[in-house]
Amino acid sequence: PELPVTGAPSAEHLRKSSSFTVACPGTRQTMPKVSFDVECVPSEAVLLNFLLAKLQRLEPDILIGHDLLGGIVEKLLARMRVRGTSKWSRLGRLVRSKHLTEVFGTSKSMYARASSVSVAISGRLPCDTYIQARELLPKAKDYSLAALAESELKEIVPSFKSKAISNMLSTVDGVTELVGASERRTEAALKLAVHLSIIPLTKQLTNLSGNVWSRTLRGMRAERIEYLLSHEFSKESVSGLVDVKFILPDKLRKSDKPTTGAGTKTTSRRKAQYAGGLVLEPKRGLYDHHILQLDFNSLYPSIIQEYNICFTTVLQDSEEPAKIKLPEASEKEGILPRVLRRLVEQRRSVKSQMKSTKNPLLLKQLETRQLALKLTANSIYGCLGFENSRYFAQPMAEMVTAQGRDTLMKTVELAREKQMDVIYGDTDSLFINTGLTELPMVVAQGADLKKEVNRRYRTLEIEIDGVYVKMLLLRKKKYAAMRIQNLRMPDHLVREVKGLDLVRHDWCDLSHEASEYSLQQILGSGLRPDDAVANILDFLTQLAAKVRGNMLSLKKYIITKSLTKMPEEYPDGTTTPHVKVAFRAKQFGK
DNA sequence: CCCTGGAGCGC
DNA sequence: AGGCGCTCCAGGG
Repeated sequence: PELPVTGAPSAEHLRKSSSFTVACPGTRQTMPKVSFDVECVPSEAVLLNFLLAKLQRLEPDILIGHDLLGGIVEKLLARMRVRGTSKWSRLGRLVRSKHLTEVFGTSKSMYARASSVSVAISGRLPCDTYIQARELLPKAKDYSLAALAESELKEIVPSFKSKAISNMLSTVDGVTELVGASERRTEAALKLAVHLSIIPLTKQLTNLSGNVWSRTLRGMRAERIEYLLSHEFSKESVSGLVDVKFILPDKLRKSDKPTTGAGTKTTSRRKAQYAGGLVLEPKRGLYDHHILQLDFNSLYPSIIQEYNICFTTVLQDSEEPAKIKLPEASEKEGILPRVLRRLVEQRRSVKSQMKSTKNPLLLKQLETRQLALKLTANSIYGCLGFENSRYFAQPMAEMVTAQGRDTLMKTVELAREKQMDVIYGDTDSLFINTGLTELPMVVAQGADLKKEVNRRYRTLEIEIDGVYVKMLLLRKKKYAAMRIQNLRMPDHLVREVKGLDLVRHDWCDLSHEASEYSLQQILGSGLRPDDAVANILDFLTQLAAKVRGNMLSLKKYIITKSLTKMPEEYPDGTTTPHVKVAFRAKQFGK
């Protein structure tokens, strides 16, 4: 169906032109009436041709689906290959006369397969809700359609394991149920695409970077930044502001890549190549006076602007090209800082427009635009440190993080000079135990530090991020606190938990229950710490008795670990428990 | 006892 | 097919 690029299509949009076709080999059985049209065709070969004919009739510009690129299209191509479907290229708009076998093999590399999928649907924009959800909802733990529908759309959609599907295909009722489920899943994918504003957002991202829309839809963050910067450098050389025709930075790194001789790491993360953010040693404990949290806004983009860090400005040591120095203050603004400044200014302008409009459609468009500006600005640093990026510049990435550490350190020093008790900080934030319980005084203290810090910088900017009335600080990156959500409503508290076992999905239910009870006692009960501890001890003692008495369901003990690659790809002799379990599961044919 | 992977967080 | 920092667990020697 036609889908407006902006605005929300209704479910009717889909339903109006929606119909399902089912292949029912053998006896031609009557499908019971459901909420949509169902046509029966005699074989899979006919079904595939029916789909292609339908696609050609509809001529869709956009294909939407969950795991469209990694799953759906690939599966279709695989079946068309088996059935020898000649008009396979009608999936897209590029007419191909070659036999599918020649274009789409089964035993190709991941890259080659992805490229076959691209070719097959060329001319239509692939909107894969799985790929986009991974990019736009980084905090989600489960990217299955059913999980995303539940968390984002508050809808329950069915999902089936492949074994269940093959069973259902043998009965009329089963097929009917599957068709109904397919309709709901299809609708959920469309709603998810609309909910995440995938089409308008990727359009904005593409307009900002000047790359190809279909590539933005496939993820490819580094490529977007490559285009953004290449356009910018090209403009500069044309207008003569930079005395070079083109810039292709030398890719330099301080140390050579660790030899990949032992086991090629296909998926798991490489060891860090350079130093990153500073994490302060926490002063551990339970705080019951107001804690003030201050944050630097967009730390790394701001640092690039503040110190004018660019390929065109940093000073390279002629002896050691990997060694660079910050440019002089008199140096004119480089290209990287200027791109960032422009993105930030545009975002500020969009945000101010939002304040003066009430038109919901326009508001939605502006919201999408400001998000695209933010995502683009925030991606630039990451690409400087990304080895396969065209603009990989490890010395510059290191310079950015070094300035970040310096900025946080100096801010902590200033706060301590002001007799403030800095109890923790991570990369761009610091937490101060004010020793106060009067919100206005706490905010005044924060405002004082903020003013002093911001006076020192042109672009860098610190802000009060929040006030907590109670905080349990356990380790680096592990804490829980009661936050005053809105400084105008100081009685409304919201619990915030970072890094604790409670927020980790790999721990078992039993552990979560114990954590939940303990945290509730400490932060949420209003009890004195001693009493809370007594209750916790009591709870844990009883729990231990239940565990020892084998009185709890085995389900409560289940822990979850995932593999980041195929079990065979782990080094020889790997005896890690979860890899062992994977091998055993394979043995049992799971 | 020290070290290294591996996973899953935080930023 | 952006980055690094920091637990915490297991296993090897």
